[in-house]
Amino acid sequence: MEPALTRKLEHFTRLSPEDKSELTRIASERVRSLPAHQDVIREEEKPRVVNLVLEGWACRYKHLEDGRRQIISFFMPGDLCDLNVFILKRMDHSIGTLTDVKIAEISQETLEAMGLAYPRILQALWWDALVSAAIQREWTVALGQRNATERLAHLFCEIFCRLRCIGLTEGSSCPLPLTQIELGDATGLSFVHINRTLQDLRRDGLIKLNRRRLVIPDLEALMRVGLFNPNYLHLDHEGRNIDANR
Amino acid sequence: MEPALTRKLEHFTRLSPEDKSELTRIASERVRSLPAHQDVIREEEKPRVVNLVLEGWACRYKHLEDGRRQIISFFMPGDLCDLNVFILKRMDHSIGTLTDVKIAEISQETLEAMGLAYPRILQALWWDALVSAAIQREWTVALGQRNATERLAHLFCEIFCRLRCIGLTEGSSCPLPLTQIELGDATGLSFVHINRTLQDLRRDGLIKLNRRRLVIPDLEALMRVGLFNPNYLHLDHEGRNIDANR
DNA sequence: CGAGCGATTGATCATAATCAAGCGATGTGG
DNA sequence: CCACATCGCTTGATTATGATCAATCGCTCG
Repeated sequence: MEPALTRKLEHFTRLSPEDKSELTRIASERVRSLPAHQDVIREEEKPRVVNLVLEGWACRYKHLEDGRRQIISFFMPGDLCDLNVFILKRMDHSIGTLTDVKIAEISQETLEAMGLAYPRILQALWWDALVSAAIQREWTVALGQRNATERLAHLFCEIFCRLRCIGLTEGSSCPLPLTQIELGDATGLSFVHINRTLQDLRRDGLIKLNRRRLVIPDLEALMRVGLFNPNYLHLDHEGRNIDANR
Repeated sequence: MEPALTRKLEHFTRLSPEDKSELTRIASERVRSLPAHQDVIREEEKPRVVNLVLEGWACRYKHLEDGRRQIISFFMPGDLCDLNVFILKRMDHSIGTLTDVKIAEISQETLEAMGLAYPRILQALWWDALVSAAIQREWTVALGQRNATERLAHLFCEIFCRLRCIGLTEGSSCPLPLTQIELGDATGLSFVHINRTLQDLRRDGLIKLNRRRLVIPDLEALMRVGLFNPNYLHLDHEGRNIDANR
């Protein structure tokens, strides 16, 4: 099967067979397997490669001096950390795995060569980077304005949509390999309150959640509860007109 | 005087005289003047140019359906909205002015030509884009983990540091052209609570604030209160070693 | 002068945090 | 194989932070 990154980028543009085999090549070189709950790179370290998640979930996070922790974003298969990180002298946050993970390390040289030889891929990666920035903005909105129920509902909608676009949903269900503590760290809520809010969502029939699997019986309804507007994911095939012309 | 963008980018790399005159040229073509409280571009519209703020303050913001509003980031002189916005079919948020503002519109063609002819500028702009992303992440942390006092203290430290690096502070003071409502929209707090938290900060001698001017008598102290670690601004002259070699 | 805006204050309410305890499943070492 | 520890989840009681509602005040501007 094609790597998740290919599936994701095809939501933006049609890729040629050559584009696809280049992406497959990049996703199969320098692959690392990491266990759950391990850091990929830590705050203060010098970034040396771009990491591409092939399987499993990871996250960006940051600790405050007094131990409070915020998860800043989730990385799922097909996600790539900042294209140009090399430019920075050191990381201002950490990246850690949430599940067992396979990642491909991409060097600056590989990326540059690919950008020159496959401009359509480069263009698609910029689209992906802009979408990642939009997701980060949406998290700002969620943490600033939404209450607990809305935040969880919104997060579940986002996760479901992102997984669906890389083909990892099955019907109305998707994996959700997060503990309630991790959900709390991502939404800025205590795990106790997460627990109670999840019960509310379950009681209202908006979600089912057990054994690391999330079922959303009525996505439209959950979207309404979370005031979720998917436009920020820019998945409306906007670039499908940019044809791969062969 | 050099445009703010030039001053900012020189925190990353040394620019040659040619680089600087190119930046000055770009900042003086297609300049628009806008009054306070007007939209530069609205959600759903198609982005056509990159906006560079020359003078005044603007912000990104987003409204929820029910009227709640979150300010997502501030634009000050020298700030540039996403380099590659052209790629997106429509905006997922709005940009509006906070004060009277002068902005330069930069076309995709101008940017591309500049990137080819002045690679050092392009590199510096990518650094700037990475810093903007880091600021956005830090806002996520602030809204998720910090209490009201910490959020305001942190925001003031960030604003002060950003203004200082473009030469817009005077000693321990800087402009702060924001109403308490706007501070609330940025920090996810009600304006009533902003008012009370400001009084706390004033009472503790951490800030003075009136007539749109902020004084920070002891920046170190305010940083401690806001758990502010400036590393995310990547201002430690990291690229000064990248010489302009003439 | 009156309108409107921004700042301020007081009173009350709501959301979510914190503290504490217990439960069930899993895994491990004696 | 059992005892025990750990982890994730759950529940109850209490507390705290910040929201909301309402009113007032000073200032600027038309």
